[in-house]
Amino acid sequence: MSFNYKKIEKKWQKIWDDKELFKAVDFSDKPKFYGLVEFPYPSGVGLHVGHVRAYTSLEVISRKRRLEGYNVLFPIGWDAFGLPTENYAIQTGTHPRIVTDENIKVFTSQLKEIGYSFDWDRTVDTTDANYYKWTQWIFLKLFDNGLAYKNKTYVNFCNDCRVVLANEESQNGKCDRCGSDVVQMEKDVWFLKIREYAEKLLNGLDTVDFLPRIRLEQENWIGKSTGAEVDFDIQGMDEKLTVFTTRPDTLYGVTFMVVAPEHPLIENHKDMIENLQEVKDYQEQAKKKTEFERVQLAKDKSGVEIKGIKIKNPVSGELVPLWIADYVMMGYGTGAIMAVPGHDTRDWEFARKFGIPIVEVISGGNVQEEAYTDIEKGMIVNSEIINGLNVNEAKEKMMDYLEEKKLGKKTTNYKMKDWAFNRQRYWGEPIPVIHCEECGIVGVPEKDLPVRLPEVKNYKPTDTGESPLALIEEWVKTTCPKCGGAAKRETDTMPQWAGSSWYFLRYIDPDNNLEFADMEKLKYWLQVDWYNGGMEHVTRHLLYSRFWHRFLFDLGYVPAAEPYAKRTAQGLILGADGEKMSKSRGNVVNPRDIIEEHGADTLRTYIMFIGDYEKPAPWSDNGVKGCRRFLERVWKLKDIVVEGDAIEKDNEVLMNRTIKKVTDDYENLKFNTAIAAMMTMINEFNAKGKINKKEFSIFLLLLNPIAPHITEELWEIKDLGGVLHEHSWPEFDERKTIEDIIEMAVQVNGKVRGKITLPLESTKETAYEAAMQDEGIKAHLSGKTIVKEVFVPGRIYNIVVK
RNA sequence: GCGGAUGUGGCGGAAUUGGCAGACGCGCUAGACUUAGGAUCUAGUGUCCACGACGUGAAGGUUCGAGUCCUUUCAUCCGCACCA
Repeated sequence: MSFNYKKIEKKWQKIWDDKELFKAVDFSDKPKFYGLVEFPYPSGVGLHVGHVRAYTSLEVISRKRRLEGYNVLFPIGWDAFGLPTENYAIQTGTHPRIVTDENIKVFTSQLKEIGYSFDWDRTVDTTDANYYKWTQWIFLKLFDNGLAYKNKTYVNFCNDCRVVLANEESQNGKCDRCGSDVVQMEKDVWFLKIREYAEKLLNGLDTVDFLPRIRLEQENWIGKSTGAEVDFDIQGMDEKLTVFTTRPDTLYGVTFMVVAPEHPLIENHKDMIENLQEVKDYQEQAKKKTEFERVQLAKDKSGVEIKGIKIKNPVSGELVPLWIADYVMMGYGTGAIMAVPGHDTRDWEFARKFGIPIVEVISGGNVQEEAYTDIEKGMIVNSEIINGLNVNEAKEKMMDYLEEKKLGKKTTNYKMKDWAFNRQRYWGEPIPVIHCEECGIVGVPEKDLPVRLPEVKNYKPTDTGESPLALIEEWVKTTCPKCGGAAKRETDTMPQWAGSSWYFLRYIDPDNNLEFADMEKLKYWLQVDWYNGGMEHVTRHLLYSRFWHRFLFDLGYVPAAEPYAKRTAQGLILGADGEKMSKSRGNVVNPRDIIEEHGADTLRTYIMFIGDYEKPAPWSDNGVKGCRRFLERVWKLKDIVVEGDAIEKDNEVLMNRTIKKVTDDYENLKFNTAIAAMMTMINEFNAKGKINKKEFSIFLLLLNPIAPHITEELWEIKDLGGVLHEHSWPEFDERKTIEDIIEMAVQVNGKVRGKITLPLESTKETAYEAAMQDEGIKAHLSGKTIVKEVFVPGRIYNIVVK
């Protein structure tokens, strides 16, 4: 009775493969569609159901597009550099290359057995030298254009993983990967100047169609704020102390100044500082704190007054003390602030703790009780030149005044930090530069790319935080491309974000050995029409790849400023217990098991039916069975198929509505309701006991993107003409989606008291006549007076009585 | 702390955007078929003092009419986190 999914799925996968059905054709005359899903990291544990949810959405869209006559590029590849593989190599001594190749093999077969319509000829692998050659090439372009630089900083070092972590990877002082404590280590590392692209990355958001929450997270990450840099005189010196403020309107409320512990002013003027030892102790103490401690102990403000230095308020001329405190960060703004305790909570806490005066410059609150931070209602007071203005007016006026008097200037700041572009590990792209004693840092010439990873015996990073590459002398030792003298290779490698920052470009021309991709092909395929991936990648990966793309655009290497026209994100699939799937909880579902027991079509259908695509949804084995039953019912429909090459009259509305609903719902990622509509449709046909060939073929086409194997098979069995995939997506007639005889609810005082049947285009009078035939409605009207009637044609008839 | 989102049956979730709340699926109940049922089919399934009333986290409000709009409030989740 049950359909033989194993046989059917294998059969059609082979047919598609043999016919090269999913090959994207460069320069085809058809309209193009480029659908992109985040390529997986081929880990040893294999594909999980989250991948299936992430990929099936655009799989459905891609299959639909092909039926709609598009030339579709739907590629897949491997983001294969990364720590788990390397850690495995360290443990077992197996070369990461071997591990990676094996994992890729597993992933490939798993993706293939789901029946995805990827163009397998365009697969890219970030760890392939033919690929990372171009990752290195892009890096060199960045380097040549002054966007890559090396800088000494304190970096987060994980003693366990023995790696330097990007700020983003050390959450709350714990290593993102292993959870152990992060310590601070001074290192000279590579950065990319993504900050220089902050404005472009922000503005670019206006030109693309990203989900609002994705756009918002990008904006928050960039963290633009506008304000002014104000120069404060340091008493008895020519030098000025420049601060950044978003609230120049509160300038008269400044009662002290604060510099970050790392601020150069201290070193530069230590001879003036009366309590130098105390200040130095504080600096030491601040340095020792990890970022975690600095943030965690935020509530408890600390600081030391720098005695001997007074700062002069540029507008009031008042002298105020200078403090050093670690609630001010060297990495943001100028590393120094003007403190306005009356109207800034942090400054207020600090002033309260150290007994610094609090002055009110905006009326409306009680600044002795708490900082008054409202910017809507307050009025400026005690501020000579701006008294009586509201906050916004005062800001403008003050900034104009500062600029006019050359005391400061309007400035924009960004929270986003430069991209820490380094890893002290083996399994990553070598950063293609050479250190020469004579010439400094020199880029590897293009002709010498790729800089290949050498064979090593030991993948363990060194205790000094250097990568294992540093231990391979014959690799490190090289000659300077400029002067020919002895030189050393850079031993840092790139972070995993590197390869994924441009992979969508390589799909367009994966085998090109002369360029990363041919310009004509790029012009044909770009932009990516639709990019779907996880919410967890919508800040970093999305920004980094947009940054690289925008940079390449500025250099004329790609034809579009923004890489992705549209970006969506799927929700997480949780375990049956509603918790995040994890090995330790034992709630992990392996897609392979579902395919084995129910087939790929059931897996795909269930994962699309599981719930709102964008929200998290718990796994349900019974839900899987429900979808299996649905497909079984679909299979059995073939027994009630009758002849007929047009939709039966009494099925017209049902059919047209379903076509419309499914068509729209797929486009809006509402797969769950699309499937529900198809379920409703076959329930109707089952109730009627027959479905004609035309109706059946339409149904199969609608379901095909979700369940491609069973629909192709049924098409063939019922001999519906050629093969399904050569047909076109069904069209609907808007006029036929509406019944001309409708059932309308009749309300009395807003409560439904009965239903009437009447032609769609009826008047209130007709409705009244019909309603009077209904005993139930009449009963509710008897003895009352009608005071009002609301009649909305086609919708509702409400009679208000007294 | 700031920003965002979400709260609807026993469960996952629908609701043409102000017009019959609970589509569709799961689960459950009863029946049919069967040697058997964790298969299949049929019917039912929001709650309750059931010809009625009450029901979309809670409390108010606007409206002929509110899950949908407004105000207040509670809870959960996510992002950022001393960003000046």
